Amino acid sequence: MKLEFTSKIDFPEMERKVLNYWEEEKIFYELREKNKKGNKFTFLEGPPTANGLPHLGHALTRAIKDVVLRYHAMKGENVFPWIGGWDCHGLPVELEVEKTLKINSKKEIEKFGIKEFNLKCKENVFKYKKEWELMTKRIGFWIDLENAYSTMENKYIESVWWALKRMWDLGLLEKSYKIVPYCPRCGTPLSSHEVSQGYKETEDPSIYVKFKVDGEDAYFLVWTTTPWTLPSNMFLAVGEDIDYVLLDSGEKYYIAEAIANKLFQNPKILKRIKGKELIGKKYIRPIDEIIYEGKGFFVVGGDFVSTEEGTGIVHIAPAFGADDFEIGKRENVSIINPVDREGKFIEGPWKGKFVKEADREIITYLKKKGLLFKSEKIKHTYPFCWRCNTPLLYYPLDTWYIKVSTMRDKLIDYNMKINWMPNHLKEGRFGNFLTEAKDWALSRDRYWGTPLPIWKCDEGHYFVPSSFDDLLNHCDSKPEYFEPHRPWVDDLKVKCPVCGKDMKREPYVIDVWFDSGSSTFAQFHYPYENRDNFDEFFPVDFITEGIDQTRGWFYTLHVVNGILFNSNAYKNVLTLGLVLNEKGEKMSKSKGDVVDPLPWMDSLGADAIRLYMYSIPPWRDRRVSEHLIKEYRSKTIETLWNSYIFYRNNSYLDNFKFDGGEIINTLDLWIISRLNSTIKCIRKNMDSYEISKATECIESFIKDLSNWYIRRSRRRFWEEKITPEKLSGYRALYTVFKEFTKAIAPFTPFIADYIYQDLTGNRSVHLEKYPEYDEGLINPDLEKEMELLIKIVEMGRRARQIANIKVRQPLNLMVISTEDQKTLQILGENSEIIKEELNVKRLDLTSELRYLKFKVKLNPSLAGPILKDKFTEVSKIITSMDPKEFVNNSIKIMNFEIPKEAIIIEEESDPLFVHVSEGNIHIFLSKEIDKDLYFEGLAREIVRRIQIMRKEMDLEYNDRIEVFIHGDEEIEETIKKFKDYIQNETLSIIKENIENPYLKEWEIEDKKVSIGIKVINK
RNA sequence: GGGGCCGUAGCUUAGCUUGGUUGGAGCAUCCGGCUGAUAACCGGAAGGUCGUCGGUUCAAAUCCGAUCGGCCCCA
Repeated sequence: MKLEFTSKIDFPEMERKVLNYWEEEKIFYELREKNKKGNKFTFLEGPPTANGLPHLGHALTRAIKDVVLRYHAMKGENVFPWIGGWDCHGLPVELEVEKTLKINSKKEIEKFGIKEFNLKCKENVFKYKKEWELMTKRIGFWIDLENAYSTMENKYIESVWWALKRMWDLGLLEKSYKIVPYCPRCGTPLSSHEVSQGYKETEDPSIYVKFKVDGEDAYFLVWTTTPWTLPSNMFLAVGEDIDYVLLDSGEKYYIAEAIANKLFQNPKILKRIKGKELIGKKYIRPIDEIIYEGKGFFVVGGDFVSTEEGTGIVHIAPAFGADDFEIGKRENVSIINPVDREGKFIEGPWKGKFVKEADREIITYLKKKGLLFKSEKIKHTYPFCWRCNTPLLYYPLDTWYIKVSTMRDKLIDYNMKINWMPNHLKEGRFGNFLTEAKDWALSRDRYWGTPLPIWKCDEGHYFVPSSFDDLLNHCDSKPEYFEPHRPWVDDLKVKCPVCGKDMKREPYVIDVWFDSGSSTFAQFHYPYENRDNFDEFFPVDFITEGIDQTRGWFYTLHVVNGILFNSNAYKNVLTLGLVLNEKGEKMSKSKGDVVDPLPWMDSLGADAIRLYMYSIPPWRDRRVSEHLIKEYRSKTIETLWNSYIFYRNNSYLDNFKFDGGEIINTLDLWIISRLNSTIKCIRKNMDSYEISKATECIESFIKDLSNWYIRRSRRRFWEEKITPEKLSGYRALYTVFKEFTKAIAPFTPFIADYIYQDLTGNRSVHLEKYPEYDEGLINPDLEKEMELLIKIVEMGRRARQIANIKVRQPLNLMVISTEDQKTLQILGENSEIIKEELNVKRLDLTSELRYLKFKVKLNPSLAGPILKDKFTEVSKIITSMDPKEFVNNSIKIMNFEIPKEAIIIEEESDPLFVHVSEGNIHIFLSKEIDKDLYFEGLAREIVRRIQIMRKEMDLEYNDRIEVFIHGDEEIEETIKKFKDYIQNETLSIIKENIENPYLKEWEIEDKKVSIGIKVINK
């Protein structure tokens, strides 16, 4: 890799170079090889679907995965298996294909041909694979994509089938007729975790319908938000212990008492009655368009009835609700279902209409019949299909289930072993979901998915194969081509192992979430291959995905593996927050603000985006914008870069080679201490997956390095000769950059490698061991001392600012007073630094507040009433007393107890000094500028002007010059007095005149000064 | 209707577990400084009802309760 170093750096360009280098040199594979014998750190990639484009949220996920994996790899652990994965099956893919084929129903798919359709799906799965791979590579995520698992491979499917066979053997797979959430467009039921992806706020009708009581001049008042279910009404349900009333409001209505006052003003109550007394009452169907001859149309009891909403009398249509269905079963009736599987009426006046569209007509129908009491709109959340956005129906269907509810206790148990980040998910969202774990509706009436491996013969025998071989061995003849997808599996001629008759496969595919939940073992083709690998792999050390996966992948992994292996599937799970736009809103396709990460990486650099992402606790939603990232980059990566350039320029000039020699300087020892404590801090936090806290350690070290260490060290690096102090500094800086680049390599892998290779000439920082910290080099006292020193310097600068005297103007004296002896001692040891930083000649350290004067007086309004006529006398005494005696004390004088509130102590600093205090530390800076100081100040002004001119002339640091300085008498005198100083600082020889100089006129303190410069030819 | 998270300066946020000096940073703003890291750097100022109300306590950003707002999840 050709390395280039200028203070101006094009980060994306640098990163591209590094990427190419990694690729050409196969660094990633070298690292994997190198760690093969290390302890395993197992990681499972949550498989993305590559039929959509990756966005910034995906980039975040990958950045987080990468920093953790790289960290463990650098610690020498064998990150395993370190392969990617692709989620290939499912409705999303089918939908895409339907779109491209411009078809929109199952009928059309079957007309097109299942085989052709599935071939199209297979093609479509990897539509954006290239984009995904590119993004993955560009963000610097090291993962083996060549050997990624994919859920549609034969081997993968065989493992999934194995899992289903296990569940079959355990008696956990069962088929039953149930009311299921159902998408009429996709023509398939959905599982609870799919349904939970699709709740949306929506507006629905909210109507109150009158049900005429049979043989009584009264109505039951009933509320519903699904008018289309009314033609299927069979019962009304009441709560047995709920109080109801019959009221008169022109017409007579039965209604729950609790509701009566809400719906009616001053209702005229005719009688009160318990729910159970209503049970059995018959009523007349409000809508009798659907022919039904059987039993029904009377009031039943239901414990689910509440008076929270509605009327306390619930409309029951057993075809379209889980509670309703149970009542139908209890009353042993056959169901009225006039709706087909596309969600359309097949009989009655609304024949051919989609149910939701029939709502309005049904309301009109009721109105005409005089049965509509009230019609409103209501805003509430309702489930929609998570992929095609069609409102779901609750629909009676035969479906295959996994009896998860029977495993609940075990699953809750295994959850206790998982380290959730953030922790509240464990008992909170995830834990709650487990305690009410529903049976898993597994079967889908679709095409592109893992086929359900259950065959059935006419005798009612079932066959679930234990492997592909097992299946093929039960076939009449072996097919020429075998693939475990539809339609190939359906074409097999399977014979019943019990009776020998022809078998037919149950015509379903399974929920895709079962695929991804199986990835722990299916990625290895377990148990057919790699049994050892799996045993070592499981349970997974670490997984991380978006928080939306709590009920998705995290859940299905937990359930599938919990059932199969009686264990938690993962030990540590890190959930990630959403990526929000600059306004703090969720980015969305509809808003059109979904960010393609590639252009950002090409303008800001991947390192910057990564580190920014790491700086916020992973599970928090994060606002992201180019502006925010740029801002963050300048404080971190750019500062680090500038620091390195500084070291590099200077050490090259001096031809410094690291020799491992001694580090002597306090400042150097300090930065080495900070280096070690920073490494300690990063390690500690990374070991507990506290990425943002580790990032904070990095930030603060960069700040210390640049803003204190390098600034403080500049002067000694400019010494012309190689002094021991300078050498010590180079050694320190070399060590810092060498170790720190290693420490940040998992975070910002590009710049870390770039600097590291330049510094050491080694192959790659990523092949190095993660730095250890040396407790012996960490000096907490020293770090505290330096903090104090920085504080003092800042106070000094504040004092100068107040006095309006620039730092370039030397001053004679600064006094620091504090009662803390330790502080004084530390400051004494570092007085040179303080003096230099603040440009003062002398530093006085004292425990006396010598330069602070106090004025003590009485507060007349408080002291007056106590002292009365003795006021003047006492006042005189007080003023002459030592102010120290008043601090926080009341005082007794002449038998008067004077409360401290009545004493005013005013600070009055010496007019010759500026006083600044913080806590118990006071500093006093002398404002006096005598002639000598004044001339010295002028000298420094002159030096600065010459330096600027050198810079303008583009001189090398060590070029020597001749210079003349012309000005008034004071300038002449300054030059006389400070000739050596000026000459040394600017590498010049002062002359009276020079021919053809680079000339400039300056104004210094209202004086005109002309300066001319010429390089001395070498 | 239920559960969870979040609310600290214009913005990004630390502190909350375990109550205790004057609630820390960074960016932006204004002012100043520095000038051999220079399209860089340093300092200062201003900016906070710690969402609101109540409680516990000598003491609350921190603990408790309620409430408002935002987000997520469930029904």
